Amino acid sequence: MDVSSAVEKFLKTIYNLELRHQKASGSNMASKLNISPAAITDMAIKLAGQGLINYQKHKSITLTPKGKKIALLASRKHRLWETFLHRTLNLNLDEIHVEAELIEGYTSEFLLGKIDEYLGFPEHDPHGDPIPDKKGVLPEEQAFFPISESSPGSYQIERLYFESDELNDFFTEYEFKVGDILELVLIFKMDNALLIKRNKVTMVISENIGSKILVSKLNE
Amino acid sequence: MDVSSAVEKFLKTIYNLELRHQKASGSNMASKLNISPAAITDMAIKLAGQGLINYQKHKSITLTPKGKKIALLASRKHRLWETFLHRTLNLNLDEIHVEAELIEGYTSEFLLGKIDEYLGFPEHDPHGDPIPDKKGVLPEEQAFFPISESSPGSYQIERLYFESDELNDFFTEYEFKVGDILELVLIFKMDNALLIKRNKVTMVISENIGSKILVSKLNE
DNA sequence: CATCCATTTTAAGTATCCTTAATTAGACTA
DNA sequence: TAGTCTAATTAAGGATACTTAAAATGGATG
Repeated sequence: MDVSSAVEKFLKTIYNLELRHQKASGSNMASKLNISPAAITDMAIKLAGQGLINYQKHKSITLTPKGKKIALLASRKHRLWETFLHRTLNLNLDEIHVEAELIEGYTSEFLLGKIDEYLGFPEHDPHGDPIPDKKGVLPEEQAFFPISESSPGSYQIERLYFESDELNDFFTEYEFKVGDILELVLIFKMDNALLIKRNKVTMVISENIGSKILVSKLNE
Repeated sequence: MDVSSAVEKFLKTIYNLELRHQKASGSNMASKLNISPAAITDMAIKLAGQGLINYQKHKSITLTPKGKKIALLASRKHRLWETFLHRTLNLNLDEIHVEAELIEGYTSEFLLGKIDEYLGFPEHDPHGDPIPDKKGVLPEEQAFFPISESSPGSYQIERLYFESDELNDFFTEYEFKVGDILELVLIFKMDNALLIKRNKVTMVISENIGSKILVSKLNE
């Protein structure tokens, strides 16, 4: 199945929303893709006709297995490009996203394979997101959880969700990276804000930001 | 001036034809770009209206200064991508061309700058073609000449024109590279074929192939 | 349960870049 | 110089991916 870069982007967006347990509604899609809601309806009708999505009027969109495979392969492109740009050009985590988004739709299978090989067939990109293999299969995953749902103790950052410009700025400015060690000192009952220690620096982050930082428990 | 990737490709094609002293006629353009002659006429009228090319019915196209600048910046993208893919992924000279062609139109100025910096601001790509700077200015060039127009003696390869699949295959198969030392032993009067020695291997190449190998004279 | 409002859809239309088929222009030849 | 042939142009149209504006829907609320 060979699809345009617009279709790849559309399916990838549904997939990413599903992953975060958000509905792929028209307005959601429109704002993520930065196009009008009417364009979403158009595309939805077209892709439903091709068996790539399940779509009923006024309902949110879900992927069919066929559509999901394309979405996974599009994610693969995206994440391999991100990893490649990070390793070679040393771009930071929000820069790699923007640039990968521009190029990924025009990448040949051949080039992608070379990039994969160069990188040593990585299983995760620099955000910690898993990279599907060339058949669209995701690597085995441990269960990670948001630091905002944890109790005091030591954790390692496993994934960072760069979901908005504000989060980009925050994670970039304070240099949050996958692999960093966090100590959750306490949770404020008032607003569920988190007092954390990282590199000997103590800071308070909101519950909302905490929900975008997935961690694993460190044995002590 | 911000133009689409199709327009960049169009202008770059005219530029490349001009460089090789070939006319940018409709049929020439159509075969280089692999689109119909009617599409060439369409695009020509449009771009003439934007002051990017000089165009009169039934005459061949030339670039205006404005169009030439865009063509040079498009060449810059192409050649920086080629150089980057060659250095990082070790793709060979015909592979880098194909892949760069696909991606180049979707590259941001930011990313291009990072690639340029990573490569150390190179002045030539792996084919030996000059890379314009970010203002579209070409580096100072020595005068190179085709080996087919030289007399017996020692030369260094300065540029290789990968102009057709056959030439791709030839240069790739026999591993011709910019920087190689060639000794031109003799020229057959019969058909102007060239007897050359390279890495202690002697071979005969046609005048046509010789015209695609630019060299500089080595002092002995 | 009727009303309201946000969301979604429909309808119509635009831009870009391409196609095929038919026509015309210009260059070359006899 | 008329005729011929090739290259280029015109005309019509199609695919894709969007837009705006108006209409419809359906879920939430009083």
